[in-house]
Amino acid sequence: MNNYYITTPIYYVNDKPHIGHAYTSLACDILARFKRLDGFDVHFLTGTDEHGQKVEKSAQAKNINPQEFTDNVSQNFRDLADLMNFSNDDFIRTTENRHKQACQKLWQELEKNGHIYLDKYSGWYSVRDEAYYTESELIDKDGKKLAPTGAEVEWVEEESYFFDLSKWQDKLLKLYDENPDFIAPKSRRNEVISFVKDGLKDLSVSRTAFSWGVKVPNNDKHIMYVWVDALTNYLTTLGYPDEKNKKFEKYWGADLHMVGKDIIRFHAVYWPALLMASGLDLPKRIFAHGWWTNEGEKISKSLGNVIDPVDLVEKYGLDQTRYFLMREISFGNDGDFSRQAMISRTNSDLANDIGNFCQRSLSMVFKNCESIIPNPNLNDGDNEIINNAKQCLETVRLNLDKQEFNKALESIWKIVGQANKYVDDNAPWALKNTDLDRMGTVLYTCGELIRIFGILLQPFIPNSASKMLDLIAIPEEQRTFKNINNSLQSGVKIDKPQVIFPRYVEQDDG
RNA sequence: GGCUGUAUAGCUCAGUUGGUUAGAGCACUCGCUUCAUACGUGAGGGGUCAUAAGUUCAAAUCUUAUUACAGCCA
Repeated sequence: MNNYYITTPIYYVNDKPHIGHAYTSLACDILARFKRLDGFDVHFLTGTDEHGQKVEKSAQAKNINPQEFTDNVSQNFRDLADLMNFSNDDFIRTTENRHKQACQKLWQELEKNGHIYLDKYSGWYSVRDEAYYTESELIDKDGKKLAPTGAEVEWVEEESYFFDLSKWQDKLLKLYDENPDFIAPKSRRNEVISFVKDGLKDLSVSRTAFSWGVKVPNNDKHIMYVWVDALTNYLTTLGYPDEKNKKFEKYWGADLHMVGKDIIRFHAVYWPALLMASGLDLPKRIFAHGWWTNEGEKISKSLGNVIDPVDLVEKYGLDQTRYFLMREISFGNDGDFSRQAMISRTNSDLANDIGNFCQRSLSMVFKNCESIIPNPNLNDGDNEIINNAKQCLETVRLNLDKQEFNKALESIWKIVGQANKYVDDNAPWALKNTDLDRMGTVLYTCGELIRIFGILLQPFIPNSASKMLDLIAIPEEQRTFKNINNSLQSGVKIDKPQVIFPRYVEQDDG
């Protein structure tokens, strides 16, 4: 019952990992971690898309075989996962045997059910985009025909298999209608619906112009179209085609396919159609998030303003980067990365608000309570703020079920603000001279708040959250959400508090 | 060209079914505090809610038009 299967798209290995990849996977990582702490059995999948003509050509250019090439570049994405502390349970590569088997089985099912037929395809083909364009879509530039994306096109006539997508229009519209949350956010849902309403053409699902791909069963001339190959990865990881195996039974259909807004159509139109045609269950939800701009400008290779997650982590810190990406903008919208905003989040929210709260409370415990968490005598006010903090879990849970990461963090920080006010109102430094028992209770309450904040923040900023919990000596097994209603134990000795979120200080180089 | 959205404080945005003086964070000004990472806290200034017309006892919220921007499609 309590299973949760979440996926990132598989990333095309020909690209270098950038902030967009990190962002998609980060969102999934937070949801995966949250669900695990909330008692779910989680399967979190990411991976790399390694086929296609571009990969074949890149490998040729380097004079190595494509497999060797993808072995190398795929590693960049596994490195990114390590760097960003992603907790994926599997990392799929489309060049793996298990994946080829899955693709071929899915194909056979489609064929068996009569949804695939062989025909001829002719049209303007772009190698770069791996897509066909109609005459009317092309742009004329200096007498040369170019794809709308600016890529070169060539007239190609080839034999191709087709998937009868046109027959699925009504069923898809019914699906969207009956499941209002199937596509999120709303704006993307509208787009997809209007796209489907405009009418669907059968989809060319094989290629003969190159060979680096999954072979079509019983016809070696053809390899599968990129999206049939790529989308199937969501099944591969669960052991498909063995539908009787435990993983498949447990996790399929996926609870959430997280995608960037550029590939919503493949996930919200083609994928459900392919699944329905092959008799498989459908995923429950597709969420398309927005894109980042850099200091207000669109990010593009030609502008040279691509943001490398490695740079961010090195410069601002891992959890600072994770926090910023999730806190700064509402998920689903585009967002702007600016140096100033990044620094402001790092210093205001992390260093000042929560970091300093931990530091000011625990320093007093360290200096005035012989480093021992005091015995409390809680009054209504103390209990109130502790309960507010505990109840925050429910808010965060509701927010995350809708992928509202920024609201979740906002609700935690609201309590952090209350916590700092609590310290000011109760002024334990004054109680030091007048009422040691009361001082102890106030400091205990602060410790309890640190415990709750630490537990709540684990999905977002796992390293820092675990440092927070370490500071007050919370045992590993008492850090799940079930434990949030426990109480901080008195009499436990703590170490000298360490700064968790250092302030970011401007470097001379600007 | 068609469709769908967006337009609210200097900046980034929230504003549920129309209902009292339009909210938050950052930035700014002034007070308080000194435990803490020069950190915290309180108060304050700042908005003709894109423009115009309309519906209504009442509009940031509904309708229409215009302008700007974004996305999707062609």
